Amino acid sequence: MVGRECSIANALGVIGERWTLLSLREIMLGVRRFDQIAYNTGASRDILATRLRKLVDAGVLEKQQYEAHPPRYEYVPTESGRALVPILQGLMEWGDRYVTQGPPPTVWRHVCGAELHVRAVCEDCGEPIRADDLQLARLGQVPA
Amino acid sequence: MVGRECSIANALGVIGERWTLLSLREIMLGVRRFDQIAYNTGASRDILATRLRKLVDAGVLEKQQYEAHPPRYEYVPTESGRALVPILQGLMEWGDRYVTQGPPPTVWRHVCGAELHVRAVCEDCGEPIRADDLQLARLGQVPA
DNA sequence: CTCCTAAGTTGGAAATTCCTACCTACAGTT
DNA sequence: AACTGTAGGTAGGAATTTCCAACTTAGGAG
Repeated sequence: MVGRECSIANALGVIGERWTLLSLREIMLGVRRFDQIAYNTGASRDILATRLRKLVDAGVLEKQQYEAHPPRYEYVPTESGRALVPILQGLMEWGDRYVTQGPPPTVWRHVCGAELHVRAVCEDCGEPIRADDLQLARLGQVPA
Repeated sequence: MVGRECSIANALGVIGERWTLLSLREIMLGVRRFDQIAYNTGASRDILATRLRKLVDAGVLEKQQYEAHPPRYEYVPTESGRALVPILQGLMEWGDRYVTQGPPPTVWRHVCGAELHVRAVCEDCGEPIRADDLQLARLGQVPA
């Protein structure tokens, strides 16, 4: 029930529930209001409210008032939320390649002008990261 | 209930359920047998069996016999499974930075010798990908 | 006054997950 | 032959989560 001490598990504790990443996708697309996020993801409203509250509590999103009368709020990403963009992009490209039938439904362009494809590289040497090029330096433990 | 046509949603349809990414983490760590994956993740055995079967059906894992009498199997990643490594690494580093209290529980080393930190760059220009440097070229539609 | 919008909340039904125990097949030991 | 142990599950019922539709709140528009 506890499992290995691990930052993947900790990350999924914040963003690993159903609808959470899809809601973040909408927010990254610029859709920042409750009703539209609910409609575009397909999440039911009660679950969406719970997820958004959790993301705000975890510091991934901020609730900003965009209208005073009546009070209305929108959800904007914090630094930690923006740091998820490459992960979402990676998931999207993995889905494009291995799951989605037909052409990619969504395509981004980078400021450099090219159609965006993300590549994960080692921060030090700049070489692409491949499964075989890694070795463990320290491993989180599994509680007894 | 349907939501936007989107490869993130499609990807999460395969790897988005609880325990799936943690099981893949164990497999990437080299833990490839049922009992150990169950123990190290904390997943219950029936759910784990369901998840592993789904990953095999989706072509993310392969079941390989490693012993004939009695028949015993282990789960090994396919190409599509290995392609998830940078995503897992990205999730781990996001967790290290924004969620985990204290030092990173797990640390990897790259073949170049450095402690591994992943950086997402544009495949064309090589520049890091930041949330502000993207623009939409095409957007998946939400069914009416 | 009535209707409309945005952002939720509520309550009960439906689906999923969790937990424990059990099963199968075989090996090794006594 | 009878026990004991191991790997990889399956079965059944309880506990938890999710889903859905309707309701609420707070104001604006006609």
